[in-house]
This record gives sequence, C-alpha cells and structure tokens, in this order.
Amino acid sequence: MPVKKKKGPPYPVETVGLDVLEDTLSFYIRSINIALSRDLDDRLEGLDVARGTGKITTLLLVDSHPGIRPSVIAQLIMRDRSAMGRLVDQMIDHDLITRRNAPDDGRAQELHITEKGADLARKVRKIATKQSSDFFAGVPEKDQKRLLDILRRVYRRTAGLDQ
Amino acid sequence: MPVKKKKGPPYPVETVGLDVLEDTLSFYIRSINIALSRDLDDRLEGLDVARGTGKITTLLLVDSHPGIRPSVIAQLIMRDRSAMGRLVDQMIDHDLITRRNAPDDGRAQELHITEKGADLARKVRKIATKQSSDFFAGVPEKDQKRLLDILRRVYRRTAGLDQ
DNA sequence: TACTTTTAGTGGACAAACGCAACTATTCTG
DNA sequence: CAGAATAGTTGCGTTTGTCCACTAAAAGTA
Repeated sequence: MPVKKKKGPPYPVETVGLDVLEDTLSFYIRSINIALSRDLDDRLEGLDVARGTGKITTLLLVDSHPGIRPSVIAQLIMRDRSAMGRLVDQMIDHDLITRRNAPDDGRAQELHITEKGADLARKVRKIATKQSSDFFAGVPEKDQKRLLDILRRVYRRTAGLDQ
Repeated sequence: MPVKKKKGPPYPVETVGLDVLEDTLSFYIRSINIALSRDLDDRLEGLDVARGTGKITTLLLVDSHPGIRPSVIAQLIMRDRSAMGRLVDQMIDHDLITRRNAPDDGRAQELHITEKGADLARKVRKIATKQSSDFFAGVPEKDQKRLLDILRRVYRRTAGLDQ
C-alpha cells in the first residue's frame, strides 16, 4: 500500500532546476546583488548612507581622492550625470561631503570629505569588508582571490577602464 | 624646464583606485549587475520581455516546470509575492504564460507556458548563454566554471535553498 | 579671433519597480 | 473546531533612475 502522498507544490523550491540560468552569469549576479544590497542596508542601519546605491562608493572615493569630480565617480558607478548630481546633493545635505568649483576649470567641481564623512567612511570600510568575507564564508581563500580577480577584470572591461 | 602640464581632472577615471571596494564583493556585483542588465535589455530589444527583472527567470522556469507556482518563483528571484503577482499579470497580458487554479490546493495557482512563451523561451536561452560567454571573453574556461560554482554556492545559501 | 564641438553640471518630467501592510480565502495543526 | 500558517491580491507610498533640454565653460579648428 502506497505511502500517503503529501500535498505541497509540484516543484518544491529546493529542487527546482534553474534551466540554462544555472550556468549563466546574469542570474546569479542579479540575485546575489539583491541579497547583498539588502544585507548591506541592514548593516548600515541608521548610518546616513542607507540605500547604498552609489552612496558608499561615492563616500569612499571622495575620502580617498580629495577633489575628485562628480563626473568621474558617475562613470565608475555607471550612472548618468544628473543622477550623480542628485546623489551629491543628498550627501551634502547629510553633511558628508562638500562641493566647490574647480579652480582650474570653470565647468567642473571638486568634492571633499567632511569630518563626519570621514568618520562614516571608516565605519563603512569595516562594514563592507566584513560583509564580503561573511558572504564568502566557506569559500577557500584562494578561490575568493580568484573570484575577485575575475570580477575585477570583467568590471574594468565593461566600465571601459581598460585599453 | 618642465613639460607643459595638461589640464584634465585631478583623478582620471582609468587610474582611480577603488579603496577597499577594490577587494569587495558588493561593489563588483553591483556594477556588473548594472552593466549586465543594460546589455541584456539591448539584446532583448523588442522581445516582449525587456527590463529583464525577473521576467526571464519566470519565463524559463514556467517553460521547464509546467505548473510551477508563483510563490516558488518569487522565492527564487527574491521578490515578495505581490511583486511576483504583478509580474505574472504582465506576462499574461503579453500572452507568454497562463494562470489557473491549482486543482488540489484552493489557495495556489499553476503557471503554464503558451506557444508564444515557449518560442520566446527558446530565443532567450540562446541570448542568455551567449551573453554569459561574451562577458567571460578572455577568462579561461576553467575559471569560468570555478566562478559559477562559487556564485552558485553563495546564491543557494543566501536564497535559503541549502540545508 | 571667431566658429563649432565637446564636456560638466542642473533641473524637470516621467515612468517603472519594489516593499509594506492590510485583507480574503484556503489549508494545516492539534 | 479554533487558531496559525500559506497563497494570492490590492492599494499606497517611496525610491530610483532615464530622458531631454538648457547653461556655461573649455577645447579644437581654421
């Protein structure tokens, strides 16, 4: 006599094959991106820099490259200049960076970090590296390096930074 | 006598160091995700499935798992049920899938592919795999596999599919 | 010098997407 | 049967980002 069949969905989540996506960059990148963003938002709770869509990169770049220009950052984070402008506005409101006109180029601006921004940058650095290693838990050191190398190469190429 | 200094920005894009982000998963994932999404949108031009935010995964999953439930897909693409519902609505409008009530569970639904959906799925499979290999251009076969393995592991863990 | 083109930044309008919370209906647990 | 959990729907609000037009300045050209 057959065991009573349990109801449940025809394809339980754990066992669903992902079709070709199983071997595809885009799917994992997209999904992991979602997970990573949410996780990061949690970790940044209340830190003036939540919703880390570019704010974090901007903060760290301004901190480590005093006088860097908005348009340069825009290119690195792959946003257009208007989006970047708004991002800068926000961060100025939060007193994290300052904006001044470039002395040698009337079109351009220079961004500088504030006290508060620098403090935050220190915290964010810790958080970002911690998150990275948490997500890599269980992945051998050597593979981590290898993975980052590959991602770096792909990134530089697609951002148009190479050649 | 010094060479005439060229003007240009203080930190040209190509040379800007990314601070700790240089060694951080989140930055690359986020950026590559942007690049990948835009590129994919281009390749899907006019294909009824543009803005591939989950549509692609849904399409392929429904195609390869007839009767799969919305909530299962939602979990795989990390969205909440309401977002998933709207996604399904759209795809039904585009005549890519159909929705019917599950015979054995009054709460649930079953999704099925349409003719048109199946056609599209075939095309999308080609496009997705092509894109993946394009982005991997220059990365040795072996490293590609390795990378996908790691991403898969990270994904499965963060999606709560393992253990 | 006068022109044209390119680059940097701003502002507005618009749209798409997502999450949350509340609600219904069904099923499961005990 | 009562209460908890699950599937799906709907409305609401927010965020985010893209497109486009516009100004100002600099670079290229002749």
